[in-house]
Amino acid sequence: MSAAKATSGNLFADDPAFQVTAQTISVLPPLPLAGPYDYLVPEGISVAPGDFVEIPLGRQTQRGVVWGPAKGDVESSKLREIYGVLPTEPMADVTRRFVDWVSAYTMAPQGAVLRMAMSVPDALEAPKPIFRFTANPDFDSASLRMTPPRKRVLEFLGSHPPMEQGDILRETGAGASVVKGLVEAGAVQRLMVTPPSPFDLPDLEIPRPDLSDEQTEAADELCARVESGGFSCTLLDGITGSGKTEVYFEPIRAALAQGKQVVVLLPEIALSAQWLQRFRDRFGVIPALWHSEVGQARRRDTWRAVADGSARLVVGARSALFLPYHDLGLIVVDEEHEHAFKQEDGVIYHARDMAVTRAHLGSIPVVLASATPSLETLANVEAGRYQRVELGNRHGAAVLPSVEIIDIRSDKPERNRWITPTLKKRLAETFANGEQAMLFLNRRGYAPLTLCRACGHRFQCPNCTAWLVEHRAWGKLQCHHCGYQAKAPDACPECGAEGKLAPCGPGVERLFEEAVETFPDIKVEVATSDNIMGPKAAADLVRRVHNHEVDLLIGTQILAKGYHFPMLTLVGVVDADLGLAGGDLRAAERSYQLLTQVAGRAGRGDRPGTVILQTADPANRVIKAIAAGDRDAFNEVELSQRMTHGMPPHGRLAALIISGKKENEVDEAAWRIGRAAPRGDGLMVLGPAPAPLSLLRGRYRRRFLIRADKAVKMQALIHDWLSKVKTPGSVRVQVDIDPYSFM
DNA sequence: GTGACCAGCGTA
DNA sequence: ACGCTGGTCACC
Repeated sequence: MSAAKATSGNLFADDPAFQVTAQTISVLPPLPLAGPYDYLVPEGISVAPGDFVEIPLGRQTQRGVVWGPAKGDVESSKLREIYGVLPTEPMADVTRRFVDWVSAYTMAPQGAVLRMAMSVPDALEAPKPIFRFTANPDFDSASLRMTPPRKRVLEFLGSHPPMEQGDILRETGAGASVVKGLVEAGAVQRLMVTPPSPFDLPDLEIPRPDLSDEQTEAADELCARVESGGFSCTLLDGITGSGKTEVYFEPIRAALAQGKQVVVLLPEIALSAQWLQRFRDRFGVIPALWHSEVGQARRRDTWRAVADGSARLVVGARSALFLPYHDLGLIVVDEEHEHAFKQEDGVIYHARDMAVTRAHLGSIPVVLASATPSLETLANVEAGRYQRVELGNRHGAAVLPSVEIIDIRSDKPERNRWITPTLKKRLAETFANGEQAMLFLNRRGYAPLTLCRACGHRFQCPNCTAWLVEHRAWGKLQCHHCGYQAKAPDACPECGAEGKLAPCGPGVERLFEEAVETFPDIKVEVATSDNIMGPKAAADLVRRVHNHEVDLLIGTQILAKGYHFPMLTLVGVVDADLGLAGGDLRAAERSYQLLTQVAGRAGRGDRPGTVILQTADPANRVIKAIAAGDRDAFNEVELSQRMTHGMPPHGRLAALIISGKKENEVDEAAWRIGRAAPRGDGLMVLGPAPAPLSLLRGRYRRRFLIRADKAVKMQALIHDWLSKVKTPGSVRVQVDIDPYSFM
């Protein structure tokens, strides 16, 4: 129906008396509009909240969700009619309330949040039907000209349930025209069936594996939460290697046994091949996967299967939280402390926190699992809002690794070398014992900075305030913030001097070079996000390490993820101070978590492990806490420091990021926003300040940081504030509630 | 998100 | 003068 027809079709369009009778509704399209738009419902169509509908919007046709009754904020003469209702399972009430809640919390438009919940436009089409064929029992075969292939097909169909054409052809060797001819003659009936779900039901009969007493107790407690129903949030707090996964498998099984769906959120889904295998061992099926690498067709099928409830088990990245679950019964957030759960662009949200809300709205339990829980979660446990289940022992014979500190100021590596003599010796011993080692350095590429020794020129990204990182393997300089790439030059672009360009500092590639020179006879491999892309590459790496095709593994933080290598007994942290600089709020916490997780890779089998931290600051409390294995002491100090500064989890933080392509416009807008900044008790506004990456992806950026007491209604405050200032469309103002990144 | 509209300017 | 590109805005 055209736009003109929709409005002028009503002869009484000008008469208000005739307009109140038409049904009006509000529809939310998955677009960053201010809110839902009002529409008319044509006679003969009935809609309910949650229905997916097709609507005219401007010159185009859009899809949206019926959000409720009309708001009435737009003249009724401007309203247009919806085109119709889509043949899809309506969006559950709890999903819509979740979208509203996330929108209100993050201050992102409702439509922007809805877009995450309807990220697969194809899924709204009616599924393509499939056809099966069966013999017609009432058919009088005397009237059919019989041929040998026809006979084979009829006999086959007579003794089998309805089949798809492909199967019939394969079984009987007949051609497609034979089946077609039989259908036309009436001897065979064609049945239209809705396609079966591509996801098998989990096998709940597989017996529980042997769990330790401690694991059993924890699993039973979590199962009890599932069985009693209702909202609960439990921290599954278990040291690395304590078998948390096996424990939370049990409440998952309990929720599945109730006929409910379960979602497990993982920070790096693409790299969890090992985890999936454990899942398959326990439940007999591979769960429905949801992450950025899942292809178009699979996405569509998964979205539908989640909506109709046939996908019972979903494992995914943070976006899996926004799938349209039919009947969700449990959420598990694994590695809950991971910062990868914080989405930093578009709608800015923390998937762990949103998971807790989603569970609350759905009155279901949520389990947060970690060996190094975030301070926020620990504070919630402390306050009694979350419950805690602890695992204090490593599974089986494994014990926690011992930690040694090397002061690189006294135990110096050679010039342009990064492995200290002590670490070198320990590596040699490890290889001599036939064991494996890992060197951890959280820096991709060859060197983080390249400079000209003749003129001092440093290679900088044209779009960002950042150095270009040399990737010698590709002969390129790369920006790690925007992806800008340039060919690595031979001469300095500034002074023209040749052969004077010097790499400064180590990256994993350079460390690899050093390792190969130092230990020519061992097999060294590098693992970073540059070469381990996707689940297949990760599974491959895991296999090679298991088969001992690798003696020394060098890598970045992707190695901190829950890998289990029994023969890995030595972990060397090349620069333990790396994450401690920068001085942002969570630098110490993040560093503690990362180093603890890395350390946790050592000694997971029956041979004890050793972790060596190379540092220039052995007195640092993060380093000391890891060496002492004293998590509680570290957290206590960290929490008390946050308390004195009113920082999370004791106070609340939000950030405003003002960005645009023209620096003067951004400055002007930031200045005006700053002039309207709110003041008050328990409130502090810092800024405008150039963001640490003041130029990012070609946009200039300024930041405000708002710190407030817990009682302050942060969103309302920011809303009032921004409504007082008008900014040009060319300048973007983003709100980041509970910021993690200070870049 | 997409299409419409307008400004700016490079080319005819 | 024309037309292309890029930025800005409305869409119920």
